[in-house]
Amino acid sequence: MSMNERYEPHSIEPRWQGRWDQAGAFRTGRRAGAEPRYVLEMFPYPSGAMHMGHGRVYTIGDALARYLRMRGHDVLHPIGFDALGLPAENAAIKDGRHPGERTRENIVAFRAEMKSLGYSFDWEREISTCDPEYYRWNQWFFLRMLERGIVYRREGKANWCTGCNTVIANEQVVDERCERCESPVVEKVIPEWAFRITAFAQDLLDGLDRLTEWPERITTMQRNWIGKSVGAEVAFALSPAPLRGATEVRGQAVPGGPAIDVFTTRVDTIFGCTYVVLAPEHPLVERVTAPERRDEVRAFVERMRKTEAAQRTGEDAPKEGVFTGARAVNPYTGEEVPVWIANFVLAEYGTGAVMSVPAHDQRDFEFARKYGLPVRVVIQPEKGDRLPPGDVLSQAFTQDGVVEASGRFSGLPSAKAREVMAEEASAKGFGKATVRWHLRDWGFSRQRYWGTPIPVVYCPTDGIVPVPDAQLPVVLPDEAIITGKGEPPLAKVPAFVNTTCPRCGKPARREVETMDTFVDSSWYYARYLSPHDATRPFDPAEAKKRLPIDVYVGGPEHAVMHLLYFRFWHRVMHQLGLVHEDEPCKRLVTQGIVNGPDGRKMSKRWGNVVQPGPMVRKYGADTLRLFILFAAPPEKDIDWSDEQVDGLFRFITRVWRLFHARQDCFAVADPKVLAQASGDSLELRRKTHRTIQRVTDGFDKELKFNTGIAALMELVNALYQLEPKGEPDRAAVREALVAVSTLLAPFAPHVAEELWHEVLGPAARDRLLADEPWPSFDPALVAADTVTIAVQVNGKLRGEVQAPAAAGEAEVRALAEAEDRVKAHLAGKTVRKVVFVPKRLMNFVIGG
RNA sequence: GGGCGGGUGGCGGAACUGGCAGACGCGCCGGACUUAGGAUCCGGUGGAGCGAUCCGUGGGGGUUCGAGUCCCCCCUCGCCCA
Repeated sequence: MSMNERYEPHSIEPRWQGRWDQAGAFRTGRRAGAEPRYVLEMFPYPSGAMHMGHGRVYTIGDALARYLRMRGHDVLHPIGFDALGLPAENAAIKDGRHPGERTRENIVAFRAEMKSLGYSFDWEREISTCDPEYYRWNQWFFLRMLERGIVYRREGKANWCTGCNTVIANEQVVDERCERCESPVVEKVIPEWAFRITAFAQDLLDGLDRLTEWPERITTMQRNWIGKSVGAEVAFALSPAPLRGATEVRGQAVPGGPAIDVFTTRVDTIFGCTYVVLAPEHPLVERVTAPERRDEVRAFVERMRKTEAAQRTGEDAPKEGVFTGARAVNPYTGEEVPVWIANFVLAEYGTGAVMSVPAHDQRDFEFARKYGLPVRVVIQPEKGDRLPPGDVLSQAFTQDGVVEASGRFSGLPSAKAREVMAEEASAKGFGKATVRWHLRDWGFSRQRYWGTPIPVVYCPTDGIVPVPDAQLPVVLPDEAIITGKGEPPLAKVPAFVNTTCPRCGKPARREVETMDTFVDSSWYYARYLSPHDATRPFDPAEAKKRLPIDVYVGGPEHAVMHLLYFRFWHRVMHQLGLVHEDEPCKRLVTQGIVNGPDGRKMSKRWGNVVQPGPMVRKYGADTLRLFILFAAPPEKDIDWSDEQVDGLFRFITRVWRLFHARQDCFAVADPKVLAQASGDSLELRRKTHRTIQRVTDGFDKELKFNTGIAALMELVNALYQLEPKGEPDRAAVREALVAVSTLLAPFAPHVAEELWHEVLGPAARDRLLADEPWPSFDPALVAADTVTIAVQVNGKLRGEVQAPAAAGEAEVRALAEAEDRVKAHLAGKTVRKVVFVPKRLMNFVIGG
């Protein structure tokens, strides 16, 4: 029997896919007792066909999963579909088809493409979030969170997308537009359901410190998004008290009468406060404005109302404001300062009022100079020159320093002063230390159809009544009419809406809103643990065994939404006793984008879209996989390159031909014969073992496949150079061929199986390479016995010498000095110093 | 403006804790085989120079026997946040 001379991916790939499938090679739990590993890639939203981005994530994750399996682990490598969501519904509005129907078709196509790429998923664990058996557990979690007060109903300002006709999350608003459809987003007051994620803010922040295997930029983005700022609230009493005054601010009674509450992170600078600024929308503006300034103030407020927040507060936007005629008292100094309103203060942030310290805040400084307000220095740098007086200061000094001209606080360092001053405010009742967060609660009601129904009922007598667990799932009815306009689609399905109150049994109406699809993706990784469990979301015993996720691969665009909700949800599950610790994932890998051949983002607009499907049909899956992995390390963006892909196809062909040409080496030799290898064949053996080391390092040290594949190419090149002559040569070649096919298995698994079986022959008939142990290298062969040592004279390369690896300085020096070029450069000079780095380099330092 | 990444041949990218810059691939050049070559194999390929040699990792300084790598200043591109 002799092997086919030609590499034909289309005949070998389906065959191995079938064999793996038949053997259940990728099923989790096959290896009793093996150490578990969980490799997960972010599951796809099945819109249309698979694109190259999907090809990249799954290829990266698959290489790792296959490697870990060969390392003997019991690997969980599941896949599913993030199948609910707006795009499917929007498409349905356009062409009148049911989103479920379209989604199911897309899933069929996706699954087929993923299979054709040879991904080693455990398909028996596949899930779809649109399956009632999945989303019933969304509802179950909702009810548990409702019981614990983590879910609540609120009346709030919401971001309303005018295109999607629904509320969207803060994180989905980009430049006042909807991230998905780019329609303008407006604010609307609406009752909605929210998750109290802010209750977990501190914990989510603290957890970041433990995520040492997450990319720093992701943890930094999360830290910024959570946005903790520690500061103080201080009340500035109005003076004189306005006639029609309020005695409370924001619902809080203010001791001593009407006051402006300001929030500041720099209370240590408060003795330098020379004015106070209200947001134009601040509720006190009307009340404090002096009658003679009313027209001017109203005009300004009106103008600001029409300007977008981003424009108003932009760094380069001009600072603008007007004096209200009112005055407020600094509670620390008793001093009266003017009250202004200005464009750069927003009602939503903090208390909607700030104290202005022009000497120590750049924005306040610019404003003060423009309107001729005083500048007073109260902080001096800890080292370096003292700041000049306020009237000649050229810009604000915004760093911490030492407090001065601040009465009893003078001389304290900023940090200490903040602490002491906040304590005093609290003791005297005019303020307190506070913490503010950028993170907001997660409003998750959607006025749309294609999502999880929220399991509550509105009863005229009992109010909001949760649907009992026994009645779950609340199934999404098929017959909704989806128009994308007006009322939520579920409101128009009487059979769904009309129900009875679970408490009193009288007629009641179901909630017609659905959940944000980020709910689905917040815990899907746990459902994979026991996807067919009909009694609970997942098996906690499995969770104990397999969580947290060892490696999670996905795009960095999910840094603040999905990955934050995912961490939040895990904490909730922790509180529910379902998981044993509070972080869902140890290591996160964020993969770069696959751009078009022109270096631009792939898009129909540029006509530069390349899809995995056609590429698999043209070159086979192995070539596509190798291209993706060889082009660059996972985190970097790559450009599609037809030439480069051709090159990788050529590489596989070259490997194939090599095996074909060396069939005479396939017979197993006695291990003693292999040990006899010398000269070129010993060099080949060294190369083989070094290749094993280099490929292995690509998995264990940093996740980097390009260098490992390069090492394999080098080994193949070396094999072409050696024409085997005797038995020891053939044994060394066989060892290398087995290594090449085995090491190729995570990257190009089909051709690897094929070639490995060719070499091993009948001995491997019932085995699969995917199941074989990963090769180990012989350290003695990896360590070189002779090395090339670079010889420099004054740091410039003048020659190189071969020396035994163990050679000492004297021995190497003798060899080096015998080199002609070195000799020439040393002639007539005095050697002042010799630097010797064993196994690497010798440098002669010579003088004039 | 702030935070985080990057800038290395014609291109994608290598280079362990400072130690021969450019591994590997693409492209290009040459050769062999061939009716043919857009297949395959072999060789070459940072720049300048006939040469010894010199210059080279965005730019400028510095530390060091030695810097892509460490320090300071600057330019520039990308992402995120304002």
